[in-house]
Amino acid sequence: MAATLKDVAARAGVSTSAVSRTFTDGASVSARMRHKVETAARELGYRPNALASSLTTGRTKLVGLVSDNFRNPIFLEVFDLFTRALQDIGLRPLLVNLSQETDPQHSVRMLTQYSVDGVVVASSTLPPAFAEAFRDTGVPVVHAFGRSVGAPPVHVVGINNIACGRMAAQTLVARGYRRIGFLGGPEGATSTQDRLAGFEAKLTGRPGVTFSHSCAAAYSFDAGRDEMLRLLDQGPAEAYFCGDDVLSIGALSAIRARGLSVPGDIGIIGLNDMEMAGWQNINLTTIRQPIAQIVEASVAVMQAMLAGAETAPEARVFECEIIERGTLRALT
Amino acid sequence: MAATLKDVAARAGVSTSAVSRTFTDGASVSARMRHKVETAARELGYRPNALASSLTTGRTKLVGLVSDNFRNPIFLEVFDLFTRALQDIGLRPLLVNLSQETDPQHSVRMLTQYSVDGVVVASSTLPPAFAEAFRDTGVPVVHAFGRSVGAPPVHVVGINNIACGRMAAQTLVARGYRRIGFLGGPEGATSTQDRLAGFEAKLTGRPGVTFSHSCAAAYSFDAGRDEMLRLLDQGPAEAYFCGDDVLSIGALSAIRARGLSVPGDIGIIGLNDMEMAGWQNINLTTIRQPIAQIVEASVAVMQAMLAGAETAPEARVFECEIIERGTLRALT
DNA sequence: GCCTGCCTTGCAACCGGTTGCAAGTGTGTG
DNA sequence: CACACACTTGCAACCGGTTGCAAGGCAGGC
Repeated sequence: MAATLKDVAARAGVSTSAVSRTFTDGASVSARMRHKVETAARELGYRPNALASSLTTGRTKLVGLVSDNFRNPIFLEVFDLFTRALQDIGLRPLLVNLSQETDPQHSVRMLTQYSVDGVVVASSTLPPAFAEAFRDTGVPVVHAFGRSVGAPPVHVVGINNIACGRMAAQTLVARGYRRIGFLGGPEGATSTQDRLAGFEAKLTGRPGVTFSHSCAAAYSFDAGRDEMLRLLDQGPAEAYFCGDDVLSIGALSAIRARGLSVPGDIGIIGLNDMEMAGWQNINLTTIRQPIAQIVEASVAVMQAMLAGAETAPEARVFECEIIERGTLRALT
Repeated sequence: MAATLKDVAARAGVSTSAVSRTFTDGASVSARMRHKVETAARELGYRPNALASSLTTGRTKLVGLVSDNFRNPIFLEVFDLFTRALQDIGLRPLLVNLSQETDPQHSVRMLTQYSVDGVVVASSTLPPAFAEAFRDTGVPVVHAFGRSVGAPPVHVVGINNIACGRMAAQTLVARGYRRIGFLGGPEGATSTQDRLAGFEAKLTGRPGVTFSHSCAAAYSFDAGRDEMLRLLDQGPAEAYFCGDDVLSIGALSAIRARGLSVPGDIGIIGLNDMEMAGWQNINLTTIRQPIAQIVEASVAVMQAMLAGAETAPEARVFECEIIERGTLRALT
């Protein structure tokens, strides 16, 4: 069907090597030869077969884009940014949906069969074992939105969730809230664990402050709503730090469904600053996670690794900031 | 690095063909041979290289998943469903982000270089020229959420947007609305054009009913909000059919920002029934588009084409239904 | 005019598999 | 026991490229 290297070589009256060379930059080709080949190629509409060349070069320019967050709207933006950033540097994202996958081996196999050049894990909920399993195949791995610890198993780009927890605690205490709760995402998510840890650490020992916490089943509207309904029934706290904006919005919905008001009766602070948080009918006070920067940095790290950089896995941490809107009472 | 066919053959003491055959089903291999090969393969952790085999078989099991809708939260669900459905039948989605891409040729080239087995276009806004450009490369194409006309250029799976427009018109008229507007998505989107056409056709000629329309810049919250603010300034209609839920939610926000109420002052009906439409603090009356069915059917069509079915391009149309919530006044 | 050395080009092997063909093996039949 | 036949297996060519190596071409220096 499509023209091959041979076809072009035949039409230009040259060897296949010559054709191959004009299409790989850095190779030695005379101007005359290049011209002959290029016209022949143009006439035949020739495009080199990326898969065939990958056999010898060992590079496919395919990158696994792995995630299990397909319910949280913020990840649409994440995918948008990742696909564009990868495309911009000539990489093709092979999208892998790991929702409700517990064994990394299956996807590891798939990705090695397609000899991806690297793997980007974009998830705040996937256990570290996944990123490590990918790394063990010898391929560059960067985990975006992963846990940023001192010496991570793979390159990690994200935020300091512990610090975010502290920041949320600080904010709630400053507003004069005393009975304070944490409504987290899924218990297994490192992001939830760390946000809780920071939040709790900052609150415990504070005189007059009581702390409680519970976890929603997922980072989703319904899970947040369900969990908040449960909390309301058993006597809620004065304010909650929700593990995520979409959870917060679910919680807001639950609170209002019970006839209570925000921030009048209960205060809510989220995390992410997803687009919706700023919608005037939601108007959520939240901690902004710099998604675009995280994606950009993740892709830069991947590019460096593909270029041969052999640095030890490292955590790149971006700062978050409070976005004041209307779901916490004013500073006392 | 990874074990190859040769390694396995050597270890098992057999020819490479034998190894290849045990890994391609339908090939003739004795039980004894299969056993020998399989143990050797297991010991070496061998996985056939999908790209290398594609060279001879001509199939990569790679499918281009092409879209330009990375702002509309409903598409996160679409991607979720597509990636899972494709994975389930052994296909790998190569995600292509066509946001602000005007020339199909660029992505066509990329997809042919990676010799994808097929292309799924998932977009209600991409001009038909894109799907046609992919088809022209000779690869199976299915356009999900595309325009369903009598004899489409490629297989199309979606809804009858004209009928949806009529349905919306019918609904608004039945509620006693007389000054009625259409707030569409981007003018170039076939979905908007068709919804408008059906809507307008049903309304024109109706005694006492006046009709107006305008278009938002995109299927996005901000675009909907901006356009509604403009409409409010120049004297709004009594009710609007918005081209999409996210647009509707933007419009709702604008209306409330002006101190008006819904449905008290203005009625709104959307389209899609995205998850958020059902959130209690939004509670949008809308027309439900059966996303899951559309994705499922699209993948089925792709699978049939990959299996060799050579049917003429056809439009598969799914029914929509009104979801009554709280943004239209009651039936008169 | 000859030699040196660099640039260009083609040959052929190779990347990791697949597959048509023919040879080899074993079984059942007459 | 010879023979036909079906089933297995290996050989070797091929898929579409890349690349080390050596040969050829050319310019510059002596």
